[in-house]
Amino acid sequence: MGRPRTPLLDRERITTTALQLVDEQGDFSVPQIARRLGAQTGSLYHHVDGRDGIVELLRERVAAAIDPATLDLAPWDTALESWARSYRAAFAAHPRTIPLLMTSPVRAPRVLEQYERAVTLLLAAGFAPADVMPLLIALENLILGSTLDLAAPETMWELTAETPTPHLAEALAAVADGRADRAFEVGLTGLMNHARTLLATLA
Amino acid sequence: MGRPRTPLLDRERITTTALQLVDEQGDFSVPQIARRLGAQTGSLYHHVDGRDGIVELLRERVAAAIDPATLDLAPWDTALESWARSYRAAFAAHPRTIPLLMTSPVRAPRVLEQYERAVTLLLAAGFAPADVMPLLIALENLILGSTLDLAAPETMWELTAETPTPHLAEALAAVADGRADRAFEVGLTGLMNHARTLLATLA
DNA sequence: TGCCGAAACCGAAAGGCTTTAGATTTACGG
DNA sequence: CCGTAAATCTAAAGCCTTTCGGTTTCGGCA
Repeated sequence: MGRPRTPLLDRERITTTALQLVDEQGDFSVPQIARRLGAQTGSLYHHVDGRDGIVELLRERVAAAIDPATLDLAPWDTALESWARSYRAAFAAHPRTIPLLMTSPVRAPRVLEQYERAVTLLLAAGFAPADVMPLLIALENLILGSTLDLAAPETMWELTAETPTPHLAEALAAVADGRADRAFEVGLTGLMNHARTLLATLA
Repeated sequence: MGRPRTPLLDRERITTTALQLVDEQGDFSVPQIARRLGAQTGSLYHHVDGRDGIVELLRERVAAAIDPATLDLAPWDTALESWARSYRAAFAAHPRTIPLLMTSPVRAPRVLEQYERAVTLLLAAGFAPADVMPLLIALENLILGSTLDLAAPETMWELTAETPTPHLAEALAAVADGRADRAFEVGLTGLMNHARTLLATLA
C-alpha cells in the first residue's frame, strides 16, 4: 500500500491493456484493466478521465497509425485515396475498437488535425465548401463500415434453417474471405469516380 | 402480487418502451423498461430472451418500416435505389438504434428475407455472384453510417480552441443541416453509377 | 361446478460495472 | 532532513444483468 517505488500505472500501459482487451473481447472494463496491471480499480482514476477518457486514448492510439504523409501526395485524388487506404489499414489492425469509437465525438487533437488537412486538400483542389464534408463523411462511413465487417466476418448474418435464403447463402459463399475488402474497393471506386465527376462539372 | 387480472407485460409493450428509451437516451436497460411498465425487473425475463432478445426485437420493429415492394420495381437499379431510400428512411426514424444493432448478427427472419430478395434482384440483373455482397454491404455501410451521423448532428467532431481547425470549421458550417443527407446522396450516386458500370462491362 | 397445471408477477440475491472519497504510505525537492 | 505531493488502497454508493423460488390467478377439463 501507499506509493510504490516503481509505478504500476500510467496512461501508456492503461491504453495498451485496454486495446488488448478490445482486440480479444470487443470491449473492456476498468476492473479488467486493473486486474491485468495488478492494481485496484479505483487507482486507474488517478491517471485517466474515467472510462470515456480511456476510449479517447484508444482513438488516439489507433489513429496514430494513419500516415499523414499520404495527404501531401499529388494530385488530390491520389492523396485522398491513399489517405483512405491508410485510414482503413490503421483500423483494420484493431477493428473491434470501431463500435466503441463511433458513438463518442472526436476530441483527439491528432485526429482532428488529420481531418483539417483532408478538408484543406479538397478545398485547394477546387471543391465547393458545401461538398467537402459530405464527401469525407461518405468516405469515412465506407471505411469504418467495411472494417467493422472485417472484424465480424461470418457473424454479420446468421442464416438459420427456418428462414430459407438460398441466394443470400450463394452470394455470401461466392466472396467468402475477401468480402469486406471487396466492399471497400467497390465503394471507394464509386466514390472517387463520383468525386472526380463532381469536380469536373464544377469547373 | 401473483398473476394480475390484466397482464402488465408483453413483447409488444416491452419493445415499444425499449424503443422510446433508445430514442430518448440512445440506450435502454431492463430496469428502466420495468419501471415504465410498472413491473419488477425480473418479470421481463418471462417474456423476452434477456437484453439481447430485446435488441433483436428492436431490429425487427425498426426494419418493419422498410417497404418490401421497392424491390419489385424495374429496372433493377430503380429497385435497388428505392430500397436503399426506404431502408434509410426506416432507420432515420430511430437512428439511435443503430449502434445497438451494428454489433450483433442479424437473426430476424423479416430482415434476412429482405436481403434474400435484394440478392435475388441483383443476380437476376446479371451481376456475378461474387459482386453481389460487396455491393450490398457497401450500400448498407453507406446507409447506416450516414443515418448514424443524422442522429449525432453536431456531436461528431468536437472542435476546441487548442487545436485550430479553420478549414474543417468552414466546411462543417457550409453544410450545417443537410450534412448527413448530402453524404448519403453523394455516396449513393457514386455507388449506383459504379454498379451500372460494373454490369455494363460484365455484359 | 370444482380442481389443477401453467402463466404472470414479486422478492431477493449474486456478481459485475462506474465512479467518488478518504486514508495511507512513499518518493522527491528544497 | 522534512514537508508536500504522488501513487496506491480500502470502502462504499448506485447502477446494471440474470437467476431462482415463492405466490397468486387464470383457464381448461372432468
